[in-house]
Amino acid sequence: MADGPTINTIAERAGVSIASVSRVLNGLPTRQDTVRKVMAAAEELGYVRNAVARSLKSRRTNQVAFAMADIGNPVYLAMVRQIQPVLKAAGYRLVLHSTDAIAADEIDVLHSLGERYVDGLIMSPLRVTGEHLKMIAAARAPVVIIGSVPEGTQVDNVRADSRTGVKLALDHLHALGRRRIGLVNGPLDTVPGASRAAAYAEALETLGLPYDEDLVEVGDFYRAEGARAAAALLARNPGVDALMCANDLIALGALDVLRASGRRVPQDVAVVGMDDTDLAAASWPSLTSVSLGSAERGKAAAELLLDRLQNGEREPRLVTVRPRLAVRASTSGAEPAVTLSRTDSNTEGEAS
Amino acid sequence: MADGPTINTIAERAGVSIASVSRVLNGLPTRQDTVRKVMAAAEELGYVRNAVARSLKSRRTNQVAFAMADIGNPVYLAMVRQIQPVLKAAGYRLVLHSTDAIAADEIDVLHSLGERYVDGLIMSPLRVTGEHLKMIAAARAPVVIIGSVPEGTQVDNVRADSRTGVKLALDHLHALGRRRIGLVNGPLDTVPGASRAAAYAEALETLGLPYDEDLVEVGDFYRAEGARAAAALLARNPGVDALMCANDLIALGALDVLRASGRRVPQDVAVVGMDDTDLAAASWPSLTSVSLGSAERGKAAAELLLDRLQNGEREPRLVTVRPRLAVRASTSGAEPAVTLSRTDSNTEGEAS
DNA sequence: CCAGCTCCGGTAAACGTTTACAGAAAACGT
DNA sequence: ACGTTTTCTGTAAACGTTTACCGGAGCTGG
Repeated sequence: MADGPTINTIAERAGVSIASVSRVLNGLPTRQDTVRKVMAAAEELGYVRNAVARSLKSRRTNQVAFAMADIGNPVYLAMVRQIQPVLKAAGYRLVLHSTDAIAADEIDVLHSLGERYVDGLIMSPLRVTGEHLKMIAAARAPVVIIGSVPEGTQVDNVRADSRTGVKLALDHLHALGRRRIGLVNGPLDTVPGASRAAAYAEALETLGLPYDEDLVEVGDFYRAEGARAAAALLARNPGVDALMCANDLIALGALDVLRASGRRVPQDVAVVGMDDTDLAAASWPSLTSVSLGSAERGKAAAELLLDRLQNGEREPRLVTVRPRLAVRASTSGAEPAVTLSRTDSNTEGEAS
Repeated sequence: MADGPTINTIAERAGVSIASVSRVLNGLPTRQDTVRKVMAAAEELGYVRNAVARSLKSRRTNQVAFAMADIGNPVYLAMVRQIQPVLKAAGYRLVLHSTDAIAADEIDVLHSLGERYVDGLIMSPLRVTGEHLKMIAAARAPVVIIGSVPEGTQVDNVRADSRTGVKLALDHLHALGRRRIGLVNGPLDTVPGASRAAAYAEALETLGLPYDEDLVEVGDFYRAEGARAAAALLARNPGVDALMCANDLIALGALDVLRASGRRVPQDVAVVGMDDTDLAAASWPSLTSVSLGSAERGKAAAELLLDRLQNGEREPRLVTVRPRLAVRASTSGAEPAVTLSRTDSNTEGEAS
């Protein structure tokens, strides 16, 4: 781990100036003779260009950061999975930040952009405060936000459309003849919680179904909390024939409870999850789930950022990803064929 | 996004030299008066220290890389989940590399260590070639390898013990009275595939059960392949009463097939997975799985690396993580209580 | 044989920090 | 008041690149 060779070492060894070395290494026009000498010296010395020095001079780090609430979350994971290859193909490295859903941490990430250790940032904040907006406006590097920001915010933005997503799910349930559709939601003070509550009410209205607040239970976005909330809802309202769950984990919790209470899914109660994570396909019965396009959002965000890194000053863009409904056994009753596409599993080599 | 202020800007504004500015910013002893002036100027200008320049001078980047085969893999994911907070607490950023299980890409990562864009690397190679070993020996920054390396390799190393893991599973199945235990494995030319095959044979011998090659089927580490392999094994060998699967995805595929063929799990056939990923708890019936301690391995690797970054020259260490058996319904038949610990789910906020 | 070109390569400055060194200023003792 | 010690600050070099600029070498044409 001794100090590696620099262009100076090479220059000496090859008997040329460091400028020539740099030129050769960067493929700038140079006499063949010089090229050979430099290449030979570089080869012998095992030279590798120092990325830090290069970044200092060039003012580019070839790194991009992605800040999410929690790496453990399958939703963000799906995003990373898409972001990484896009960036890699363009020659960027990915720096990961897990903010643990703490607003202060997010602000911190935004602030540290000033350190210029990355060329740009993709961020998916849990909620967007005034402080966020101020920092985004003042950011010293391009930022792409995944998630809603107030109208008129000058920033590249990728959104899901959970309103339409919920509507898709409720239409589906309605078409299956379900009329007492409960909502098991997460906290109302989060962006997703709030928007799903609103979308639920709206969709019911469109369908001509009455809004009954007994059919709504607020828990949190975890399996255990989902189970608790679903149990409470069922106890209060035994006649419910479908459960719309604000995410897949909640839905898994609901499945646990329904199973324990001896109800059949979907015959007695149909269940719909949200986010369409890997877990939805793995559960039994497999879970019908609204995909809000985490993967597409990640990809779109990465592409927006790359474009911005090349184009500097263009108008901020807004990309909205269309939701899809992945129908599975928890509503339709029919299990999909056993053969699954390879893409929803992935390499599972594991070193021992 | 105009050029930000540098210590020169501050020095000018505060009427002191850049050396003083640097000292104040680094908390070195300085006259109170000077401190005040510098702080005021820095504040007014919204100064943020340039990480690249600092790195160049200090020869430290405060970044660490983690190279894995595939971010989509729950096993690596569990590692990232542990590595990230450890590094973060120590003031390091995490740079992610997904090598897509391509050896050349892994070599590339090792090579790029010479660029010094990170202070160290944690790598979990799918298989370890001579080229790997050469690069590791020549690496210009500390490396920690997750996975087996040949005896005597001078490198910090964290290993799982899949031999004991398989033994745990087979003992468990044997204790439940199962005698015709099949193995659904992944490719034999991968480290995990090979070691699991060997461990299976060994465990059978210890238990006094005959090794029957009809009971072994090789597929790949995906759900669909797992299903195919399990189907082949069952067709050839209808009397099998337990399936040891080389990972959880294979096990899920096996569950699909068993269900489709009308066999009850675990009454007719017990199933054990491996890696104990989130999917194991989510599936139905929930999957008994051998945990090879991905989380612990990640944590151990991060800690080894940090220690090495501080201690420079100490002897390489080997940490072996003990496997555990997570018994669930696919062998015991009893579903766990509905309430799950919060830790196996995680925040699922999601911006829309 | 020389003006005018082109082509190369070297010198040096710059990117934004940190830090060794030395000199200035302040504090102290006698 | 002076030497000595202590504390502080400024100058300049260094980290390893890239690149603007300039001068020298080699050609061409007249």
